[in-house]
Amino acid sequence: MRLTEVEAYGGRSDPASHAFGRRTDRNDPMWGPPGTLYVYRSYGIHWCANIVVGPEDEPNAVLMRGGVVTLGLATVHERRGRTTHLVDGPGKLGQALGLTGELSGTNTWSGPLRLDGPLGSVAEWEATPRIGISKAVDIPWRFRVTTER
DNA sequence: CAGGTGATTACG
DNA sequence: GTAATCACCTGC
Repeated sequence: MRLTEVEAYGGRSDPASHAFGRRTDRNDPMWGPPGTLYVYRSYGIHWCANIVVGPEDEPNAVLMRGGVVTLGLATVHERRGRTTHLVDGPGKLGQALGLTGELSGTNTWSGPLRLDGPLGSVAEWEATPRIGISKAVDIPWRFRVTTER
């Protein structure tokens, strides 16, 4: 899969971040080294995944919000139980990847879920406010590729 | 467009 | 212990 939509969550100074304020059992992976996966359960049903990006011991992460499926389309169809709207939202993306809580804290270079493959360059993108949050709504830290969907 | 869903966190 | 919150999805 190629990611086309992400959101940044900037650690303790960002009121919308899960790492704002307190370090807990759930958000502990956000303090890990870059590449660490932080998986959480949203609204009791959806698995959503972040990738830690900042230096170790600083909770910065990027939420994967959307993408285009480039590999294993049949598997995604099966896991999602539909053939449309496959990965256009964090929970759907999580289901498409087969996320479980076991993956939280694993590393995306060496763990069971990997982010390898070349980093493509992006021609056109835009920054907009983040979706579905109630704090720091004015910070435009949602990044979306505008040339493909 | 509206309703459901349950883990996680805060509070007493 | 209980209650409020929540980075959402699906079917109408």
